[in-house]
Amino acid sequence: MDKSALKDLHVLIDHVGPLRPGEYVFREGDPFNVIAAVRAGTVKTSLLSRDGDEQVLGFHLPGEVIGLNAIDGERYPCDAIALDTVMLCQFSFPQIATLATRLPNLQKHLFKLMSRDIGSVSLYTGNRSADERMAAFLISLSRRLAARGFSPRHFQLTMPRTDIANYLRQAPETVSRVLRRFERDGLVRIKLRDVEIIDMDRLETMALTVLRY
Amino acid sequence: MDKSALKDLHVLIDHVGPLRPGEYVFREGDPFNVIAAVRAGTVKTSLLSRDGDEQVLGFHLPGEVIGLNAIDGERYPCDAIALDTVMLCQFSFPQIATLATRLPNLQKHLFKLMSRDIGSVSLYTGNRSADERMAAFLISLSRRLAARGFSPRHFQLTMPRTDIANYLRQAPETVSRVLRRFERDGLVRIKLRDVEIIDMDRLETMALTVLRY
DNA sequence: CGATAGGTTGACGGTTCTCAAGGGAGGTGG
DNA sequence: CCACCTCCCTTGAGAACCGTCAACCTATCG
Repeated sequence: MDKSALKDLHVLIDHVGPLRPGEYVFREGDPFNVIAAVRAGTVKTSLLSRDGDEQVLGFHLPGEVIGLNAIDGERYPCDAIALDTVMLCQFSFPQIATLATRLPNLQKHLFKLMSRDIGSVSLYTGNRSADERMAAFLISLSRRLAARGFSPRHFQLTMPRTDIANYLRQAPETVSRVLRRFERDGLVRIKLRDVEIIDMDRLETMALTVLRY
Repeated sequence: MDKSALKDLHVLIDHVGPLRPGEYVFREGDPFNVIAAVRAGTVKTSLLSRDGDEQVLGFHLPGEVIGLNAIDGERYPCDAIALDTVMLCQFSFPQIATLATRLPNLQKHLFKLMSRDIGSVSLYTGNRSADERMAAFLISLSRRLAARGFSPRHFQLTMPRTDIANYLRQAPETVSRVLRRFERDGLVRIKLRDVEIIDMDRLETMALTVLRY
């Protein structure tokens, strides 16, 4: 990527935040303009049905991009909500797409980002047990945080149990019980939202059927 | 799109088929080269775990594109298998990506295709009942077939019950029972793989919690 | 210090899975 | 043309996992 190109990219970036817990990055139905990279904090994406019940689609950590599922319909198909204090970089998608025609590497990067999203969404679709899905959830968080330089063994859950439960297709009570059992079995230590992974190997083994590696 | 561009696109197309039931379009781990549009028949994408059990990711009907989830890893992350007699158009992805830098509309089209895939994968992730998921499955097939000019009320299931069950996170026995109950309730008429939708409205209402519209 | 949201725990019940057996449909070979 | 074989589908009985309901507990914060 040459210098003038990098400069072009720079002027497209819009730094946003800090957002407070509960603030919306975008709402379902909003006209699509920008994609956003999480710089700090956690963003939850979710759908709200007519009768008010929520479906959590994902949790997005620093380094991850949201909004790519809005390109097709030209409106955001879900809500994106800050779970804690969130910092973002926003990019005008029309502008970045135009720029991508001049920068094959940028185009390739965008294709890859979207391709990865297709795959990651299908991770939890399998018919696995509550234990396996929970193990996969914890291992996935651990790995993604590690990739950004955070500790893979000790981190905070930035979301309430109800959101975890919803994401994993479980009742909040089940989440609570599974976590407590993991603790009794010496896999983790958990105090409210503080997670410490004790036996990474065993947890990864449990997660394997969901994550595949 | 101008004429010379269309010509460029044309030379990239590789017509493949007919494939017989059970033949592979690609296998997990194969190096990624091409994306493929289904022209006729149904393609199943699925993952095979180490201990041999399958996870069905999707069924792909005429007009739908497969292989987009392979861009990121440069290998196909799943198997793609013909369920009946299948005809395909294959496109060299590197070539089409290069061409897309010259054709903004083509680039936009690719972005949209991938964006749509991200959304459609997350359709069945919700924690809905066996009945709702089955209704959504039938309505989804109906609509996608209608979009290609086939009858929305009368069509063939091209896959065995085990594949439907796997896709919907159910036991094959549950699929059978739910379909039989739908029939008793006057929603559909089903004889093995022949499906006739009797009460489209009621079926769509059931599917609404999954499909959202 | 009280209020509120979030988390835990127990008892119970239901949806769905598992196991087991039986019944076609379609293909192949005699 | 029929017999047999192999999938595939269906049906029933029982069990298990997990959801629901209810109550209680615990942080956190104004």
